[in-house]
Amino acid sequence: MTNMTIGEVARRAGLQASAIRYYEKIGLLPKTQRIGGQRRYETGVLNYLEVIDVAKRAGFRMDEIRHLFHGFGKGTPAFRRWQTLAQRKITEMDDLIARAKKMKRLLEKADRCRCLDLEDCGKVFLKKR
Amino acid sequence: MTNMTIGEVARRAGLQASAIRYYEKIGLLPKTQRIGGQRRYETGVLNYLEVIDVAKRAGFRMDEIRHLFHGFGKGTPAFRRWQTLAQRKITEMDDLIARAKKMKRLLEKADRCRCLDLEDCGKVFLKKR
DNA sequence: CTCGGGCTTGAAGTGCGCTTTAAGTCAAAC
DNA sequence: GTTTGACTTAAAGCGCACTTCAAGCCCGAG
Repeated sequence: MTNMTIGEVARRAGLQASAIRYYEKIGLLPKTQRIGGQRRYETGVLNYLEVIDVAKRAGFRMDEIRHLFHGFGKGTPAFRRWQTLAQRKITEMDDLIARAKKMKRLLEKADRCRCLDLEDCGKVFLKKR
Repeated sequence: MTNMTIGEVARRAGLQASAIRYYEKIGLLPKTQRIGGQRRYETGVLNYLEVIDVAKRAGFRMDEIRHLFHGFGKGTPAFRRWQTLAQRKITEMDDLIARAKKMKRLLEKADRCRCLDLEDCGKVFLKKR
């Protein structure tokens, strides 16, 4: 379906129309054509919104996502910019995994301590390590 | 070093004292002993703060982290609660990975299109898919 | 004994990512 | 022609996770 209204796009993308207007406002979506003052979209915008959604879920902030599409370094193709950001996220993920393992060990220890609420957990964790 | 002041804990944990007070306020950290009205901490609090940090970085919200330590289901050991939350996060991650792959494909397509800024990206994505 | 630095509190402020509100436009249905 | 309902805008509001502020306390150095 082409020439969708904002409401239809919102319904299809599973988000609120206000979010789409917000994305346009902050420059994350290009200004689309208007018919009688109303926004009209082609189906491709759904791909675009999905990319935004995935990037968000991957932990990118809005300004990072904007950078992904039209950041500094105009000569750099979109894919290279994506690689740069993705690489940084991968590093963060590796770090997270290492720390998560430590977290798991600590929680297992807490479990062995039969630590059932924060007061008890506090006693365990607040003692010397 | 035992009986650390809040400033020392903050410095060691790499966060601000105000954050530690905030965590205590929302029940994420147990109320610790006071000397002359001032908070004093044992080194174990650093482990505790690291667990909180990792959980945050894994995408848990504060109320989820609180639940992790002293949530409903008092009889459930900490480790079981952790497993429940972790399992949910893993599901989210799997979903994210699938969507991220799709994102990558779309961005590769955009790259092949020599799409250099948002206006161009918009044209690519806004056309029929 | 006074000064300085780090601590205390509650309350207000901040930035992000939207959502809600208020007032109005537009086009199709009746 | 009026009503209906989805749309428009700018501006204000919201929830989260803190940070900053204002006013004051405590304690060791000089």
